[in-house]
Amino acid sequence: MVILKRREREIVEMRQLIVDAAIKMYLEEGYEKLTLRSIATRIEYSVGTIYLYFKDKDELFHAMHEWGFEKLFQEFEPLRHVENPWERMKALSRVFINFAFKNPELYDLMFILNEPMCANANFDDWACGKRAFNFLHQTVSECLEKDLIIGENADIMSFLFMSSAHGMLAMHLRNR
Amino acid sequence: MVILKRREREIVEMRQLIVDAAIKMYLEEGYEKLTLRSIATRIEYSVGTIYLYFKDKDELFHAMHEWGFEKLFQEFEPLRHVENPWERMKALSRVFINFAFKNPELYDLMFILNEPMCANANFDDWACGKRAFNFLHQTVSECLEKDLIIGENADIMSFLFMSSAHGMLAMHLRNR
DNA sequence: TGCAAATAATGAACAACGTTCAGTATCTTT
DNA sequence: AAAGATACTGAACGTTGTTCATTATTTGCA
Repeated sequence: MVILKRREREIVEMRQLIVDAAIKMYLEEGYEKLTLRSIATRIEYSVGTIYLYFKDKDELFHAMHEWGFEKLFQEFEPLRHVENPWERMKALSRVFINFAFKNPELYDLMFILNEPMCANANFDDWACGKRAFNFLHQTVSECLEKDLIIGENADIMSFLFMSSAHGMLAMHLRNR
Repeated sequence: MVILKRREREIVEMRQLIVDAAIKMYLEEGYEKLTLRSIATRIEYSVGTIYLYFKDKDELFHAMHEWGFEKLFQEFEPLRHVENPWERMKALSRVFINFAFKNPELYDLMFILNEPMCANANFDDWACGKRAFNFLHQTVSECLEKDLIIGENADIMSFLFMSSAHGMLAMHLRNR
């Protein structure tokens, strides 16, 4: 039992080691330089080892995605304490936009890049971003309840907000 | 002189042949199946021949991009005759959204996919879309002039419109 | 028309990629 | 300490984009 727990922990740590290295290399040298071989070299393991912890490159990519959303969600955390939903909404926008500007490559990874992962449009792929989106959704809900914004319903309005924000950010990050 | 002209025409035709085949294959079988070899086989030439007409895969990708914008622009053409800028604006939106819904893969190619092309954020890459964007820009301008919409200036409003539209479409096409 | 010179097309070869797997090293259990 | 289980290795495979010596074709001139 204890042994099993230890091993489980080791697996988590090893996955994290790989993801951290991958993210770091992605941020440093860009997407095209990010090969399984280069990652393996970086962490001083062989190529095959990565396959012991990730089914394929897709899964690793997915884990990097999750890591990004984790980081974004962390930045949302302090906003929980903003009482006024409209103020929280504004703060949320600021945080989100700041996040994109401060970590453009990461934002790209999370919301734009789709090779090879999102190619097979996978609903689960968004599970990782759901927590962050839920936060937005709830804030929008509260705003609607208190008539601070006008709109059909929270689903649509959250979607609209997210779309516009992403649209502008995507355009900006691509210099368009 | 005449000979030269003929050759130039042949080059254009050959490029078009390659681009057409590439687009067709992309729409039929998706991005990942689109290899230079498969294209070469399709048009019954050898791999090397493609390199006589395109510097590399990037350049071919770029040409496919241009083709897509050409097609979008063609759909805008009839709207030129709509006098009322606000009506034209609405029509333009409809056409644009319809275009995205009718040709989701093509839209993806034009506005979302960035491998390997847009990776190196290239201003020229947008030259091809400029005509289409200019049409939007002018319509927005006219709307502003006649106070049909409220906003700072045409640049910003066009950008805003484009961003929101793209944002929603991108989110929708990715099932988010 | 016939024949060099120029040009177009070929496809084997290369390096790099993701992926696999038989073999080796390491750790666990008895 | 031995045997069985587990973790790791790295050569090898199939594909990819790309190159280039070689071959086929076309062109311009005698």
